[in-house]
Amino acid sequence: MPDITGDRLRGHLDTMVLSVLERGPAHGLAIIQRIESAGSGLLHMKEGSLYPALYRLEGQGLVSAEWERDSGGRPGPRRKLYKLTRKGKAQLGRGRAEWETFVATIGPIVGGAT
Amino acid sequence: MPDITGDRLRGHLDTMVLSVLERGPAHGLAIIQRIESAGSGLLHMKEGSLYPALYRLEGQGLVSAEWERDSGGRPGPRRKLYKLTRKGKAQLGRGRAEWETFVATIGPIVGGAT
DNA sequence: GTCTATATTTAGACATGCCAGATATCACCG
DNA sequence: CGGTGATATCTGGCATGTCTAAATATAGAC
Repeated sequence: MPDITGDRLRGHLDTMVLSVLERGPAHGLAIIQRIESAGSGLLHMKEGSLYPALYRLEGQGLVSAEWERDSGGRPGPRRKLYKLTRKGKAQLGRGRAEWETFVATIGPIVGGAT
Repeated sequence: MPDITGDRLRGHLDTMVLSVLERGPAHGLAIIQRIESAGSGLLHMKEGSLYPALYRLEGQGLVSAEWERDSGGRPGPRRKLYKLTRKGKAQLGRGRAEWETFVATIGPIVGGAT
């Protein structure tokens, strides 16, 4: 089973990030882990893809970012927690509708329906 | 209902072209028309997207191209007919499988399934 | 000839996911 | 204290493919 490569994620990645944040706030690498663990081993998102996407979303007011206060006994630097904003939730709804439209439109064409 | 923008077509357009060619040979603009008419008004493929895609597919041996002999009483220049090759048919099968994998993988994430 | 419709071609812009490395922080252990 | 390893974020530059927009060309209608 071939991996899902970058081109195919275009335009969907933002909605994916919003969607996994609906489960609760998370920092960058945790978002990657959520997505990858939901991807049956076919998805491999890299930091270089995620962080720019998060900055995009933050710039649009769809997520908010906040540094964690302490590191809680964990090795490594502080983490930046991202949360869905109200605006982000609304956009997530639109993103889901767009996904449904996308699948309903492209699917029959790819599938060979007239 | 928002249009399906270019980014979201990335990686799927080739399979879409192969799929509509399965119905029979067609020239460039006819391919666009087939796709747009199947797209419920949400898809707007431009020549600048299609022709490079066709050259790509031709270079990979997935389609073959041939100039029409005469213009059959129609205004305008001669048209280049594209056909699916045997290799293209095989690739179409793979592309369909990849589409199914893509939908089955991304769908649950966008949809909010854990 | 001129106009119009059809058709292909192409240069450049742009967005965004990827690669690869840099940087930083903290626990642990000696 | 200093080294090591794990975690985490950030960043510059690249690759790719779709879009914009215009150029070019051909043939029928009048």
